[in-house]
Amino acid sequence: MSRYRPADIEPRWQRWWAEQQVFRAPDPGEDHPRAHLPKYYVLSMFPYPSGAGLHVGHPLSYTAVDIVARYKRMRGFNVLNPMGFDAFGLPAERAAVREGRHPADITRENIANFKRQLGRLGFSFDWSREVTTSDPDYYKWTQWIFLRLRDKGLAYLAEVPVNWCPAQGTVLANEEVVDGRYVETGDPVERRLMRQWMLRITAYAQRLLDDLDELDWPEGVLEMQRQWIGRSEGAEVTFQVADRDDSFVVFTTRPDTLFGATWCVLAPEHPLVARITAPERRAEVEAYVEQARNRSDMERQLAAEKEKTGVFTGAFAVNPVNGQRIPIWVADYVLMSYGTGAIMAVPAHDERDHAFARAFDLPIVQVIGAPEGWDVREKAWTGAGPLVNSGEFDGLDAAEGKARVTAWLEERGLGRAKVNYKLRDWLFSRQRYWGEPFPIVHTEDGGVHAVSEDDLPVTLPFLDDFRPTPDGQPPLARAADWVRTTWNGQPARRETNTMPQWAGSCWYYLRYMDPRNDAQAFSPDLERHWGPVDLYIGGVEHAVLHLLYARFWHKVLYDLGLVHTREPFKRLFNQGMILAWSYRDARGKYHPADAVEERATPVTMTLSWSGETVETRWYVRGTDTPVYRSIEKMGKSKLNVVDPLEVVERYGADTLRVYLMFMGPLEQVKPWNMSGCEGVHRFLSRTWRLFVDEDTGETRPFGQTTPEVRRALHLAIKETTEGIESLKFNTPVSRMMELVHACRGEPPARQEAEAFVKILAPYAPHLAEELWHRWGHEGTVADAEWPAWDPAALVADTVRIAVQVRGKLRATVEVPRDADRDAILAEAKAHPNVARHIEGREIVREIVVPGRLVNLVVR
RNA sequence: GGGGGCGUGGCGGAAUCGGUAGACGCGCUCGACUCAAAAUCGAGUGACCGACGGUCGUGAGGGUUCGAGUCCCUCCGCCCCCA
Repeated sequence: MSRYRPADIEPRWQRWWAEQQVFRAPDPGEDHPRAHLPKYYVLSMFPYPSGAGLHVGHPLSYTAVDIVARYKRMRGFNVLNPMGFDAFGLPAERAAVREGRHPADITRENIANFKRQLGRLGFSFDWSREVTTSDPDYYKWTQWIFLRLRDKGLAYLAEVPVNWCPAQGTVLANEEVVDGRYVETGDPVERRLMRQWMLRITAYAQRLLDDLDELDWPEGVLEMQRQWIGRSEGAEVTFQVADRDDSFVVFTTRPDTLFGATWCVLAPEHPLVARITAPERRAEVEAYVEQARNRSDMERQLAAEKEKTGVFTGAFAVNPVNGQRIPIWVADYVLMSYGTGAIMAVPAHDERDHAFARAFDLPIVQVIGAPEGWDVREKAWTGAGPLVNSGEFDGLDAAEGKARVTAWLEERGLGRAKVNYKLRDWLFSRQRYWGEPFPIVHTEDGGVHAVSEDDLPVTLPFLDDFRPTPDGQPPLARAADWVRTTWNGQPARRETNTMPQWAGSCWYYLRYMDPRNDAQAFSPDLERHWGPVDLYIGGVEHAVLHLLYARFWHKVLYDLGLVHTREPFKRLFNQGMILAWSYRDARGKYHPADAVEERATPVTMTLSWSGETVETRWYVRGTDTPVYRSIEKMGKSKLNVVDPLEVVERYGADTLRVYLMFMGPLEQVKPWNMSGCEGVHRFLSRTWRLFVDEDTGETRPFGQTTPEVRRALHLAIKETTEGIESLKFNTPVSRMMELVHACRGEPPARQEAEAFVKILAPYAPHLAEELWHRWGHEGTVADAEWPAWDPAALVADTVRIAVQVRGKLRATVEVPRDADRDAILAEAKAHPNVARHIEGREIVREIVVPGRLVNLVVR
C-alpha cells in the first residue's frame, strides 16, 4: 500500500471495532475497564427508515454526535452513543399498499439497508443497544406506558373533529389537507366527529413551560415551545343572555377593557348558538355555521386575516359591569377549542375587533386613554393608558384595572381570574395499521378496559389489506379473529385504532439505557445511572411536537417515580439542512448534476414556472438546452439528492465526515459542494503522506519538531478542544490543515505526531486508527488520552503590530513579544511609510494596544 | 401579523470583551516536476487607480468612537417557525 486508500483502511478498522466491541457502553457494576467511569450520554434523533436510504443530512448530525462521543471518551467518560429506528409510520403502510407487500417486510429491509449504509461511515454507535419501535419487545412497553398514563387519568376517549376523506374512507393528518382537499388525490375532506383517544398534556402545560428554564437549548426552540404552550393570563367573564335564562362565559386577557365591550362573538360550534338565534336570523346563521364546520381551525384563522366574516344571531347579551345590551354574533375566527369558545369584542383597543367593527358597522367605545389626537374610531389603541368611561375604575392603570375589575366580578360571582393555554390535548389515535395497537378492549356494555399486563404486548395481527373497511373502520377491524376477544369472560372487541408515530419516539432514549429488559420498560437503577441525555442533536423540525411530547411523557414517568430528572434532554442542538444545486430547463424539467455542464458564454432563458428571465451558463451536457441553476432542498423529484455512500466510494468515510464538519457551522443551512470534498481529501492524503512513505508503503521515522510546528499543534489542540465543547466543528479542521502545512512534509517527533493524530481521531477515526497502530499501539486510539495544550507554546517570540495613522493602516512592524509601549512606538514611527504620514503634523494622541496595534492620531 | 435567525470575495466560510477584514478550503492564474497528462509541490488571487504607493470595500443610509463586519438608529432583502 502506498497512496492514501481509504477503501483499504476503513473497512478493516470498522470490522476490528465491531469484533472488539470497542464502542459497547458497559453498565455500572459490569466487569469492564470503562464501567466505573463517569457517564456521558449523547443521542442522535433516530431515523425513520425510509426506502430512499440515507442522504447526506443523516450523517451530518451523526458525525457531530460521533465526534463528541469519541472526544468525551478520550476525556475519560463512559460514553453511551446508541442508535435505533423509528419504524412505525405511514410511508411503509403506503408502500405496502402500493407494492402489495407487508409493512413489516418493507421496514425490515429498509432497516437492514440503513444499517449497511451507517456501517460504512465509522460511527461509534453501541449497536448492542439498538431499538426498533415496531418491534413487539419494544412496543410492549410503549403500550405499558400508555396504560400508566391511563391509570393517572391522562388518557381518555372523546368525540373530536377529525379530517375525514369519504373517497378514501380514511382520516387524514392536518398536513395532508390543504384547502379542504386531500393533497395527494384532490378528494374533498370533511370535518367529522369521531371517538378518539386523547392524552391530557394540558394538565402538564405549566410544568412544561416552567421547566424550560433549566434547559441548555437553543433560544429559538425554547421560544417555539413557549409559544406553542401559549400561556396567557386574564379572566373568565359570565355574560347573561338578555331576556333569556341562558349565559355564556368568555375568556379575555383584557378584563380592564370590559366597559368597552360592545358585542360578543360565539364560535360556530358553540352549543348556545342554536338556542339563542332569533327565528328571523336562523337561516342565515345555520348556513354560516354549516360552512364553517368543514374548515380547519388554521384555515379559519388565516381567512380571518384577510376578510372578516360573521353573522348576527339576533340575540343580545348583558355586559355585567354596566348592564348594557350588546349583540351576540357568530364568527368562525373564534375557535371552540381555545378558551371558552366565546369572546367579548373591544374594538377600541383590539385590532381584530376593530376591523370587525368597521366591516359590520358596530359601535366603538373608548375605555383606555390614548395619546393626544388618537381617534379610536380610526385605529385601535392597544397601548397603555388609564381607564376611562369605566365608572368607578376610571384612572387606574392596566395592571391595577385588570386586578380590580376581576375582583369586582369575582365578588359578584360574575367572573374569575383565569390562566389559559393555547396548548390542546393530544389527539393520540390514528386509523392506521402500521402503529402500536392500543392495549384496550371494549365490552358490549360500553366498558373500556385495559388489557392485563401479563397479556402485553398486544401484537399487530397479520393483514394483507391495509385499507380502512368499507364502512369506515380502521384497517385493524379487518382482522375479525383478532378483534373478537374476551374480558373477564365477557365477549369484548379490541380497540382498532393505533397510536401515532410520535408514541415510540417519546421514550426511546430510556429504552437505550436498558434495551433487553423483558420485565420492565427500563430499570430505574440504570436510568439513575445513564439519565438524563447530556447532549441531543437532531433536526429543528422536531422543535415543537416531538420534544414537547417526549418531555410530557418524561414528566409523567417522573411523577411515577420511574425517572429521576424532571427533564429528559439537558442540552439540545439542531443541525442545519444541507441543500444542493438543482438544474431545471425552461419547461421546469429537472436534470441531474452529472448531466449538465458550464460553458463560457451566458445565455438568457425564460422560466416557464415563474415567468422570470434569467441568465445562465449551464447547459444539458452535449446539447444547446440551457438550464437554470439554483440551490434547493434535496429531493428525489429535483434529482439533487447526494448519496453519502457515493461520497464514501469516491473519497472515503473520513473525507465525508471531515467535509460535513468543514462546510460551516453545524446549525447553519448550507449547500453541498462535491469539490469541497476534494480539498478535504487532499488534506487527509497530505496527512497520510506525512507519516507514510508513498513509494515503499513503510511508516516514516519520526523527526524533529520545529517551534513553528509545535506552535501550530498547540493551536490546533486548543481550537479542537474548545470547538468540540462548544459544538463548533468547522474551524478545528482549518487549524489541523495549517498544522500539516507547517510540517512542510517532514514528520515531527513522536510526541507531537501522536498528539495530532489524537485530535484528528474524532473527525477521521479510520486514518487516525491506522496511524496509531502503525506506531505500535495495540489498543484503539479512541482510548488514548486527549492531549492538553501548552499555553506557552502558543505565543511566538515576536509579534506583528499594525500601525495606523488616523485610523488607517499604514504599515506593520515586527516587535519582540515583551516590547514595552515606548519600544513599540519608536519602532512604529521609524517605519518609512509611517514617517511619511506623520511628517510635519502634530501627534495629538498615541494609542497602543499591546500585541495588536498602534494608532497615531495626528492633526 | 407575531417570534427566531441571517446578509462578508466568483463559491463554502473565518474574524464579533470594537483593534491588521477575507483564516482554512473550493475555483481560477502562473510556475516547478513530466515527452505529455494525472498526481504532487510552490507562488498569486476583494475591487479600482497614476501599482514597493493609494482610494474604496462586510445588504443600504445615518450615528457613536482614535478606530466599527462587530455597538446604536432607520430602511431593504432572504430563510425558518407560528398564527
